Amino acid sequence: MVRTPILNVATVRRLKAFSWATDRQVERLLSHMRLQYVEKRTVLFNEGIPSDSLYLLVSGVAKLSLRSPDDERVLVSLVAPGELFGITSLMPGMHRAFRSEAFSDCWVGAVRPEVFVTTLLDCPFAEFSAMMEGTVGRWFALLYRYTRFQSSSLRQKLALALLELARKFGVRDARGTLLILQLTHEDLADLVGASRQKVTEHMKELERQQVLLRDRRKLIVHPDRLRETAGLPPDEK
Amino acid sequence: MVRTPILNVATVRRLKAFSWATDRQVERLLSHMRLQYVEKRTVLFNEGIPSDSLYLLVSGVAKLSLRSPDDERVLVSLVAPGELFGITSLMPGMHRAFRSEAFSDCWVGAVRPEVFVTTLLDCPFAEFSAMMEGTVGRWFALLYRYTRFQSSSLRQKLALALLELARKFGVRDARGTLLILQLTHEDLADLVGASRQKVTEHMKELERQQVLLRDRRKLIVHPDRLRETAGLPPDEK
DNA sequence: GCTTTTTTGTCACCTGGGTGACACATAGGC
DNA sequence: GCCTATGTGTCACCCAGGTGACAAAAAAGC
Repeated sequence: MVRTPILNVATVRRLKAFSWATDRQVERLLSHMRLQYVEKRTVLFNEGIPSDSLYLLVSGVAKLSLRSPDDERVLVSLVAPGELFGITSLMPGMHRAFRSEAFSDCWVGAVRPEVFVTTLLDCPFAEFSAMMEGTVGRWFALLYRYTRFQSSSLRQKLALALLELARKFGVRDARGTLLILQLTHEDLADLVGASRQKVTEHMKELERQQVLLRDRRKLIVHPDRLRETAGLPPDEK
Repeated sequence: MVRTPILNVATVRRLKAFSWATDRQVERLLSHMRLQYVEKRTVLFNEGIPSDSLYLLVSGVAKLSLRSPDDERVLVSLVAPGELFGITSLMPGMHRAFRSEAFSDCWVGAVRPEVFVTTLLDCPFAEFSAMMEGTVGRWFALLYRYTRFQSSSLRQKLALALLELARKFGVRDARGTLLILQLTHEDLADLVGASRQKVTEHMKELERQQVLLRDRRKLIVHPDRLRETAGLPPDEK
């Protein structure tokens, strides 16, 4: 039998994530925290599901991972005791970006993100979370792209990068989504970390496959087909 | 001569980043915003310098980039009009992670992060920013690693990954930093996106070069030498 | 318009790292 | 302690993508 760890105010306040909080705040937070034991290899949450809890790793090691297009697992990060994880729950309507599972036997504390924010910061959750989206949302999107890059071919990386550009700089057009941006193959190469020559080759090929087309130096892309070549699931919107 | 754009409350509230704010808040924020014109190719801030302003891209396109070990530029992201950037300023004592320069001629608005937070969220900046560090700090560290990965050899990626592990799971030891974690080469391979075999080869090589050593299945690393093989500047602490 | 510079397209060739295969070492399970 | 499963070390071989080089096409100066 495993003994439940003691989670008292003094212990928690020693953690970097809470060092600035008052005793009262930590106390209140702990009273709302559900402590659970998670056995090695058990999945705590899967990527894609709604994100409604914030977790504190009390002991053990947790693992964040991702399923790549060719069905391999990318290990994104290992979580150390004292760290908060499941952070997508702080942004409105976000789904889990990674799968989380116990890398070793763990004790994990779960709180509702609203409780976490209102207890520690004393400001409405909705506003805090909208603010997060407007600021660190960018980091998150980048992290998303870069973790996918990890196990992708150059063609897939290009598709991923073009999708991001389409989201930011695209305007709808009879023929697809027009990128209002003059990008050279060199720029794209820098963006995906490849050589200019290979980018040229792959762009030609993507044109041949009607995934995109060019009108002078403007690109018109077809997001659905890009998602397909990037190995992403079809857009569910 | 370039005409100064009109930045009124209605315009700003149309931006996603501010859609949830009240007129009063936006008005107050704008009164504290210094608007500036930035010519194409001009550097707004460089990586490594203290982070004391938050920026709003009003028009044009900005570019975030990074200098890799072998002195190449990695294009991390392009910023679209209406987006906030320079987000490290929201975390305490952070330095710029990326260089930002104008990709085309831009109009940029700058605010002090304290003003931004207190105006929109009405909570003390110090607490907000400590909270950011404890939560999204993880994302940021990951993004940092992944962007460096972009232009690194397998050896460098391994060094980078081991450094991160040392920071999280390392304890000082007479011979270096001991990782209190049983990691197989397979785990490391998943972490850096490589094959198990090559990881074995490089780990042997790193042992031979005295960058790390093994005691049974525990790793003892030498952070300074790891930084060196990763192509990072020496630790300035 | 004509000239200069920047971008694109396409080679041939090289190399880092993936793959499969297999021997050996180590560590749990019982 | 023995047996099985899991991890490590090392091959030989292959391929995606890097490099250098150069011609053709587009843009930008003027």
